[in-house]
Formats: sequence, C-alpha cells, structure tokens
Amino acid sequence: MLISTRGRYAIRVLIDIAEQASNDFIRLKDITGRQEISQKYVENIMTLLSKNGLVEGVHGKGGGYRLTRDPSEYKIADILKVTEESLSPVACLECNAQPCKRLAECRTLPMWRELNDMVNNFFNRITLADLVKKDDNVSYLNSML
Amino acid sequence: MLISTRGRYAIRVLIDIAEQASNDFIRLKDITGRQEISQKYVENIMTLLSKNGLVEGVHGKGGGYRLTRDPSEYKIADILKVTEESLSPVACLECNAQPCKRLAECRTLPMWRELNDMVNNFFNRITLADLVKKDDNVSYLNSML
DNA sequence: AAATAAACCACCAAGACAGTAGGTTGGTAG
DNA sequence: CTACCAACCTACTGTCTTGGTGGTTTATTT
Repeated sequence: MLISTRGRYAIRVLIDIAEQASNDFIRLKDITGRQEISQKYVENIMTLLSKNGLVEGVHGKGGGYRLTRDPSEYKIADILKVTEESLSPVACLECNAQPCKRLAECRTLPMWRELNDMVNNFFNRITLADLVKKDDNVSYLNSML
Repeated sequence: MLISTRGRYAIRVLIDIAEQASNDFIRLKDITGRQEISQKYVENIMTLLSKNGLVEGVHGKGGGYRLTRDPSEYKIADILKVTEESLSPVACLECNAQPCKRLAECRTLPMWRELNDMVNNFFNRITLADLVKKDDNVSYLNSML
C-alpha cells in the first residue's frame, strides 16, 4: 500500500472544502458528515494539515477550516508529503535511508528510482483544482496526454 | 511503501540465480551469502516462489534452486504478484475490495486508477533478463523511451 | 547410514494503521 | 459575563504487517 487512508482522507477533505466555494470556515462535523468518515480520526489529520499551513482553523462558534490558497496551488504531492511517512516505493529510497553498501552493484536500484520518479511526477502534475467537481472532471487526464 | 523486502529479496534472488547462467541447482546458502541477506528469511520466500512455479527446488546433497524458464519470461509483475499481498496503491483498488458506496461520486478514484495502471504497466514491461548484469544494463530504460 | 539442503511449523518484537476517549484552549453569541 | 462551540492536544487501544529466528521433518545423494 503506497497511500494510507490518512492521505486519502486528507485529499478528500481538502476537495470537500474546495467545493464549498465559499470563503467561510467549514465545520469539520459537516465535512466528515458529507464524506462519511470518522470525525475523531480526521481531527488528527486536520491538525497535521493545519500545522503545515495547508489549512487554516478557527476555534469556537462560526469556526471551522478554510483553505489557505487557491485549489490550483495544492499539488497532490504536497498533501501526501505531509500525511505519508514516505512516498518511496521501496525502503532504500527513503530520505533517512542509510547508504546501501551494495549500491554500486545493485541491479534493481535503477528500476526503483525510475518508478519513484514516475510516481512523484504523477503527483506533482495533479492539483486539487483538477479533482473538484466540474463539467469536465477528467481534465487532468487529458492534460497528461 | 509499495514494495516490501519480501518482493525485493525475491527479485534479487532470482536475478542471482539467473546470473549463475548454469542449469545446476544453486544452494540457497550461496545466494544469500552473495546477496548478504538472511537465509532463514529467504527460505520462506523461496517456498512461496517454489509453490508458484517460479522456481524449482531439490532437497538434499547437490540440491538447491533453479529457474523454471528463461529470465526473459519472468515479468517483474509476475514475481511481485506472488510476494506482495497487493500492488494496489490504495485499499479501494484491491481485488477483495468491498464495492465502495461512494464510488460514483468519488473525486479521487480516477486518479488512483490512473496511478494503478501506470505502476502495473511499469512492472509488466520489465523482465528479469532486463536486470541481469550485462554491458548495457540500462536497456530497459532505453526501451521505454 | 551419514551428510546435506529444502520444506515446514511455530513463534516473536517492533512498528504502522485506524481509530477512540476525554480533556483543554480559544473565539463567538447572547 | 456566561454559555456554547469547535478546534486542538494527549493518551490509549486493538489489529495487522513486516522482518525476522529456531527447531524439526522430509527427501536426495554419496
């Protein structure tokens, strides 16, 4: 599994906020109600998103969450970088990876690197704006051809 | 993490056997010695590979493991299909996935499907023969351009 | 029969995953 | 000022996967 529910929920929540299309603060309860996911669990995720500046939260009555920038400014890669420990397909490509002794002779490393680049490029090309509901909701697929 | 050590070790072991280039049975002890990985752990993996016909094992003196076909006949996808529970990047695309109620309205599913296809195509295009040591050991990269 | 090597079975520690529970802080409305 | 509300924080939990280890059994060759 490359992407955990944490990452997937994060994306869904951000899409949900983006689709409200008002600059008001949206209550978490409403979001998780619409998305049918656990409010308590998503609370943790929102704290993560808030701390990393992807979202802005306001306490108390009339409070909730709001995007900090335009949906087109959210690359999926940016979101996943926050929620996922690592997006590397294999352990040896992780940031904290101890330099493998067999690196020079490794037959498989080029393959993993190629895959890694492919996945990263994929997530760097897609933004929140590509995923929100609209008439042509496969635009990001077209733009890749 | 998309690919566990189980899958990576499996590929490395198969490459190792392929590179011996003799049709003799290769002792696991020699393989894990060269690859510097745990023999005990790889035992489990070999049983898996053997049961799935990727490799042929023979007990006793003079025994060991042997490939059952030409390296070019081993797609990386075939190997990983055996060792990894799932190659799906997300849970909702797994074989045993309960049909998601929100499928029709899901904004993210097309993206996951696209990613899934991309990864599968990647692993279907590469074979063991592409990974064994040779003069031009980036042939599979070139062939993708 | 002895040596050898795969195969089988059972167990284990650490960590990730997907939550849950309950309390605290800070902002708004009346 | 008080009540309310919603984000925020800390801690805990059960389940599963990962990456092993140990010991025994089965099959083959010498």
